[in-house]
Amino acid sequence: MAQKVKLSTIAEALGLSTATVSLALRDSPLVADITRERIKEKAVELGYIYNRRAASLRTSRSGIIGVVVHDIMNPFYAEILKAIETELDRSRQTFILSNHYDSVEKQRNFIETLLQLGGDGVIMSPAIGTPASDIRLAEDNGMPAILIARSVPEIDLPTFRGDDAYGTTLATNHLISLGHTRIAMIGGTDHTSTGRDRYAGYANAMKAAGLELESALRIPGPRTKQSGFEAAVNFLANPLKPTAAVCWNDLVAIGLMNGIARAGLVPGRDISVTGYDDLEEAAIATPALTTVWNGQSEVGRFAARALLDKLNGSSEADGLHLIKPEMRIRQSTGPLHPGGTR
Amino acid sequence: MAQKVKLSTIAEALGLSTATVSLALRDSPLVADITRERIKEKAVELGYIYNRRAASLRTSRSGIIGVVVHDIMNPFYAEILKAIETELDRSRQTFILSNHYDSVEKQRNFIETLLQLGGDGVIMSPAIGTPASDIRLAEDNGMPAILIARSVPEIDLPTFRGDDAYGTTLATNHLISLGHTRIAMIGGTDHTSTGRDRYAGYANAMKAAGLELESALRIPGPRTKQSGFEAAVNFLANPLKPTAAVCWNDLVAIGLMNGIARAGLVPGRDISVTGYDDLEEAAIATPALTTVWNGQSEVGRFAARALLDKLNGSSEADGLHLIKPEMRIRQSTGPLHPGGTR
DNA sequence: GTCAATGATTCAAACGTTTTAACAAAGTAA
DNA sequence: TTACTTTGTTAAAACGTTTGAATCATTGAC
Repeated sequence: MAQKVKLSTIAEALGLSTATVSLALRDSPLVADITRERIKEKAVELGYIYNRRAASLRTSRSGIIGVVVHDIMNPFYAEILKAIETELDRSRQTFILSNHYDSVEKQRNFIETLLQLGGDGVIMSPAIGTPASDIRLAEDNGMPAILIARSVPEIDLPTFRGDDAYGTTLATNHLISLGHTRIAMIGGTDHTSTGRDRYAGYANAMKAAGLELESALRIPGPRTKQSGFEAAVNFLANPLKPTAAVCWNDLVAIGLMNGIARAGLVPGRDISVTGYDDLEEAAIATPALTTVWNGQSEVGRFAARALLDKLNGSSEADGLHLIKPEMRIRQSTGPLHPGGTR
Repeated sequence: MAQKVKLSTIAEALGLSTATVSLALRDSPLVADITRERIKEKAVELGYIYNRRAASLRTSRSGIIGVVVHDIMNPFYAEILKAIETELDRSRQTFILSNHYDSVEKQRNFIETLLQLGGDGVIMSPAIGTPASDIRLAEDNGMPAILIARSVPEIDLPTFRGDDAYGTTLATNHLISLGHTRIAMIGGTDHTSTGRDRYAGYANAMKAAGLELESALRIPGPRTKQSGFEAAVNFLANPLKPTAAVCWNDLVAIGLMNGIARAGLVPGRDISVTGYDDLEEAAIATPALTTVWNGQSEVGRFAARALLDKLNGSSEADGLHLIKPEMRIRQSTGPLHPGGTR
């Protein structure tokens, strides 16, 4: 490797001071146009590489933003992350991604690393059980945080997520409007705020329509295809003979449809199924899945903007911001057959 | 935010010099045990945060490693990235992930950013059309690079990937052994070395079995579910009436199976389909997908180790390292029906 | 012909670490 | 006692940038 090229290398080559070179490269109006030109040419010629660590040491802005979620490979986060990436790219910030796999410890490690690197801010989907102190660690050290997907008790920072209760209400109402009355809810847990909200949305819609809320129709479970697939047995053997299912997410729904098909029934005709998230996969499933678009891209976009705003000292948007979900009606739901298979 | 705590804050609080504090925190044997204890306690008490930028300015080791692939959300990279994460975590390196979406420009931007941040090294799955100069940019500035998944012409760096030609040969031979003769190859492109290798493996197996190599049976395309789904039309309408398909990867295969199912045929009985990669999803697809395990976890692990070795100045492992793939036989392939649906 | 204003450039002090060489104090050997 | 080690600590210079204040020419106004 050749000798490192730095500001002073350029300065010496041109008989100028590093101050001038520094200003010129950042297009300061303080330096004469002709000088700026010469400097920029020289910089390219010598293959100068800006040293951000040195700069940030002086300016205390690193241009680094951290993003930590449960699992970046999880398709649920795909759109959120993509939206964040687009927003941050636009303002030339580098972003560092990390998984916490719902380990509070791994999450704290990440926050500490980010602080060490002088991160300007952090966007996080907090791990289950995140203590308020971990968030304050970031804030107290001058690294503002934005929350997505989940809230943290005692923390009142800008928080963005889909309106889960409203979303499952949409799905349930859709099924009710098709004539279904015995509607199950499949997958998910009551241990997260998301879980409780989604169930509440379903329950409210049922009650509003004057339908019975049967606890046997609630089949909780992991949020995976596998789990949906396995739930099919339970669902089909249910003595209440449900004709429709509101699923926790698209993965569960697709798994359930596979299970139903395996049993010789046709999803969308014999049994109506709704998903949640509107993953890319939903549209190409067989049958194409009726689902609820969760507003992930909006969540990502808003979260990134809120952070950038905060960094620029402008408006605060503390508190919860709910994105309104929308129905995506496809072929996995259909009218109740009066004298149908079941 | 309280006043920033730095080495000198601790030093003053204890009537010591920053030198001693610095050494103590890094467990140098130069400082007395009792002093070290006092220093460490004070550091915790004051909430000291190590400033890596300042340190790296002095040491020129940042502890940052860059990883850039086509699309980190693509499940193909999931296992590779997980393996890299595990390896790098172990040696306390922070890693910065980025997508290049096969844009050479975006990739170069990332390399430049990484250089600016003082990255210690980079692991990359190079974008299609990556010029050798972009790789040299990294190397020439003291940032060693390791390649995964793809090679770059004229570049002889440690490169890790699956043996693609061998893998598609395995898949093709499997179909041939089931009696199929009209076997299509679906998805992918000839613009990458991977693409050419996979096709070569298929072509060689066909020729070795004395089968005709029809160009109409090559249906290239993007490497997504969507693309596989769309290819089904083309595949089913093909005048050569192929009975089996070697797909570029699992995503294409699953998309194709969905498309085949949509047309009323049964994948695994009417049409045999093989995937490639053995994603988690392959095992729970309907029908379960016969595929080729690509050795991704090995690729990630070896690549990370090779980089760490290089950073520690130890052995060089320049050149290509091929991981041997293995067949995973499931239900999406079956014997040719002599008087089958087609 | 002095003074002030303007424009371009530079000085020098930071930013928070690490590290080499030097130093002081105390112990050891003669 | 002196000379030499050993042990623990520190002074000070570096790393490469930014920035407020200072400098130095020019030019214009009176």
